[in-house]
Amino acid sequence: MTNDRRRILAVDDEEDILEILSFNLSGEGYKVDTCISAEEALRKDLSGYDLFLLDVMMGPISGFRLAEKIRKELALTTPVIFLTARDSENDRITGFNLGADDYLAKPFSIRELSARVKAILRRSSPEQVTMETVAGDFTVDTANKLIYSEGVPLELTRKEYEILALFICNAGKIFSRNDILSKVWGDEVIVTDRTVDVTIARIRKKMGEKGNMIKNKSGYGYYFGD
Amino acid sequence: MTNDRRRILAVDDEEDILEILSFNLSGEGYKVDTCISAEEALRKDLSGYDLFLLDVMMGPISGFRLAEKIRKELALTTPVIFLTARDSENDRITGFNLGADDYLAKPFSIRELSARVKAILRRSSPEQVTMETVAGDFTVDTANKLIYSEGVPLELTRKEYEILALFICNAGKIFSRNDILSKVWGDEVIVTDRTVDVTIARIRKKMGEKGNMIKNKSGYGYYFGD
DNA sequence: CATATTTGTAACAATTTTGTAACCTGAATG
DNA sequence: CATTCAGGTTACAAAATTGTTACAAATATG
Repeated sequence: MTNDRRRILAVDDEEDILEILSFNLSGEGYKVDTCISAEEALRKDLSGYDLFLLDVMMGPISGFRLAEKIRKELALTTPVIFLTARDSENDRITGFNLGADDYLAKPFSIRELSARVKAILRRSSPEQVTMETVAGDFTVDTANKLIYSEGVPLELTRKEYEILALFICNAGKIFSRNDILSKVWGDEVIVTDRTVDVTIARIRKKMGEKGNMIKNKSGYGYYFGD
Repeated sequence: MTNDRRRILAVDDEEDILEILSFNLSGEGYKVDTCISAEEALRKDLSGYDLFLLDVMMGPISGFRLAEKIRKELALTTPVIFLTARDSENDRITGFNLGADDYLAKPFSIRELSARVKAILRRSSPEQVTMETVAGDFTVDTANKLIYSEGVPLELTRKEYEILALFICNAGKIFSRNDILSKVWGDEVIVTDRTVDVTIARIRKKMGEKGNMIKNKSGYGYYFGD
């Protein structure tokens, strides 16, 4: 997957929270660094992170102010999720002006946390300008979200593109319906697994005669191959 | 369905709640067991479940304490969803440390329930592992559910694959029909033991000349070897 | 806000897999 | 020998899985 070990920086003045964040997100495969204060965070090189988790209420420099510095002084567009106990309109407004990508009100559940993190990171995928070419004259252009079949671009919708890209980039590997749902739809969204079948039918149709390159292994799932 | 019949254990001291949970989740295709107390739950073999739904407020042993035992004493990483009427900071914190995967505040809607259950089970499923190579030019690829004979993949169905994988990974070991039924079909499914013979005949045929590598020791069972 | 696209679901059809019964073989039993 | 028993095979039916279509719901677009 696109997951090249995404890096997350969590800043909170409560040791407990930092540990919870670190433990759980590490378990999900992220590389997590923590800071006990905004000051400590500002002494680090913040350019290498893919996401910031900032507590709003912290010592002398609040999460809002820290985000402001990150955005304006450091000119980073890295996504930010604020952790906050408060839930007032004002907080929200301030947060949005600083470009908050999401809020997580404490207390939050682990599931809630990782779902949002995953969603945000997926949305803001780094999009390397890579071009991966694979079996059977299929080319995936991840930068432009295009898949070429023998040089001709397929007219795929978003979900269709993501599934086919997943398949082509992992040719031969079997994906169960759940794998696909989790990677393409994400864990927050709840849809029937038959949705996968229908979407794949649509992709196959758009692929024309090449459609049979998406194989199904009964009882296990789908995969791409000759 | 791809659902390998996920098993859920619901523990709550209210009979009504248990019935609601059981009825609705069964209807969604899950196998649901229920316990009216933590003590009762602890008397069961808890290792076979895919998810625990635990009421927080119960008799002498609370849901939190039960989860703690499950995690620490039984060393299970099975996901847990707490059912709770309370929603205070303390509850949440306690839950975190025990690795709660989610909370569901009573009263909850059926839709909410099944959405969360589904999401949790989906995310906790992936277990793509290794490649095991074994005797007589046979290779088992457990990730893609493929078995290669001299480098050429066999076209096996689910049951066929599981039986042959079992044999190859335990070459030389004799499996009675009951062993095979238990491991491949599971203990709840009831099928004739002649079904095993038929399935093995099918595997042998697909293996071609190598088919005779599945041996039978009359009166005892089948095994794999030269 | 009206219109076009995309996405999700349900229903039904087609296909594949699985289970059973019946029949066949050969060795062991008596 | 005839008989029994275990296992091999085959053909067919039942069940499960997948493919497809049509339509409703949700989103995006102008």
